[in-house]
Amino acid sequence: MWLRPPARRGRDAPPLSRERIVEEAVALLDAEGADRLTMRRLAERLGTGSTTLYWHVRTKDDVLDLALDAIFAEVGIPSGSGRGWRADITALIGGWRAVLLRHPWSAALLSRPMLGPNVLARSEFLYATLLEAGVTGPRLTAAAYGLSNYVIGSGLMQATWPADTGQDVRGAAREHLRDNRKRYPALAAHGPLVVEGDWDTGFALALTWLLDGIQAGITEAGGAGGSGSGDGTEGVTRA
Amino acid sequence: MWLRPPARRGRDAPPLSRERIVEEAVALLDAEGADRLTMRRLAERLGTGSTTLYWHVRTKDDVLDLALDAIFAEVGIPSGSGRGWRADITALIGGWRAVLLRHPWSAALLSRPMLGPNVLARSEFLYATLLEAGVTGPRLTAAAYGLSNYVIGSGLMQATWPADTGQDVRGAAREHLRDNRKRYPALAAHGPLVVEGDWDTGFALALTWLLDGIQAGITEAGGAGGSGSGDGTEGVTRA
DNA sequence: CCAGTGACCGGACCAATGATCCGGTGCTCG
DNA sequence: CGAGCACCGGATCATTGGTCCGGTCACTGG
Repeated sequence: MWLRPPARRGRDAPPLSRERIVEEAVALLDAEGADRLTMRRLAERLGTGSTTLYWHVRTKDDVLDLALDAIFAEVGIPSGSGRGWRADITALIGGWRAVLLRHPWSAALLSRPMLGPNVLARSEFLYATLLEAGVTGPRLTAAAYGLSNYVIGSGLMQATWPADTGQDVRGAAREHLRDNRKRYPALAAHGPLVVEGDWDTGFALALTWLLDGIQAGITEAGGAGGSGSGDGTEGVTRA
Repeated sequence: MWLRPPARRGRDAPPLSRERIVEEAVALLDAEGADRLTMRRLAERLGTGSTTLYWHVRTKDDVLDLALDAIFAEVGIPSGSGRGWRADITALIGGWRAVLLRHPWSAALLSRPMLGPNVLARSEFLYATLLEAGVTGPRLTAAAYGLSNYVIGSGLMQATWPADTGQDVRGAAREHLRDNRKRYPALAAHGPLVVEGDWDTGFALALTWLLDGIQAGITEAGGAGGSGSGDGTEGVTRA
């Protein structure tokens, strides 16, 4: 998708339609979930024929790629906040996660290459911030790798077990666990589905571990060190 | 899937068929990927009619759930290795990741509830090991949460960018990044697709950060502390 | 030995879906 | 004013997940 030329437009008249399609696709996905997204349904919502969509978009996968990238525009880039790299990264990762949770259907799409401009811009910020903080070499790769994989995994898992709507599947799973508590004692007693502790705290905690590891690598290597005002936890989504 | 009774069998004669279906499904998925898995194709490979499958399995999703859980049987559980909790967890997580990479199609299925016995057994081991190491309360949740989310994210991302087969998409992405290096300078210079550094090192490094954070929480709370013989890096998959 | 019972199989079929063909329609530029 | 082009959409196709319903076949009780 992102590797093809942008579907050259005749001469002027801004696309508009393509954007409307994506916008409506996101709305539809938000409202009904990933499996209910049909080209026909989408076209119907747009008040047009289904085949018309194919003039603006090559395949359905394109719509999905576009929709997936579109939601990441919501992630704020804390550019030059002056609050230190830890705070900046925490805010970015927190916003990233918030978007994933706000659009649970995105979890199912995370396995496709994310090369949209919005995703790329945020990755760029992540790399630039780490670079500026003095993270280099294999630790840079590890930091970016660890951070992004962690958010993605978090979003994926949490979207899989929605706290609000999915009371049925969640409750059933909990019961299933209780029924087999002989086989899974630790899980039944302290498992994530059972204790119901808010995942935001867990998310923030493990994130600080990651950041601590990154920071230790910096100071150890003789960099300017931990200029992080506070531990940067203030950017994490609390909802 | 996992919440329903196990499709009561008439009297005896072990299922066998259901297992053969799953086995063949995994083989098909390994060979051709997730989108090529069709009930008809699967039936054909099994030398049977497609409708016959529905006697053993309720829906296609069941096949996917079953297949997804089946591959996790490959993850070794380092039960009672005597090498300390860090080594055990590192081995478990490393094996988990290896399976994800060995079956790249699994990435696309990670968004569905994983309640199969194999997955549950390994989660149980993770929780039990952490518990035994003295991790409790919110740090337990955070540790298990962070660890599993991290592996899942890693597997997801790496399966998305296969190093071996996907030279086309990977190369194209790299080129695309180079073309826009003005917009994404840090990414183009140090991005994961560009530097080509082995991801295993990055994976292991960020994992030790996580483990360090967990361990610090233990000693800090007055537990028996770091009994980890070595840092446990020896269990990570190198391939 | 035999009828019957129930596990198991599969051809025909259905609805939904992604995608294409090809004939319109209306706006704009010369 | 007419030609060209961006844009639209009904009809249509192939494929897919899933069901109906009639078979087959081993085994069991008499």
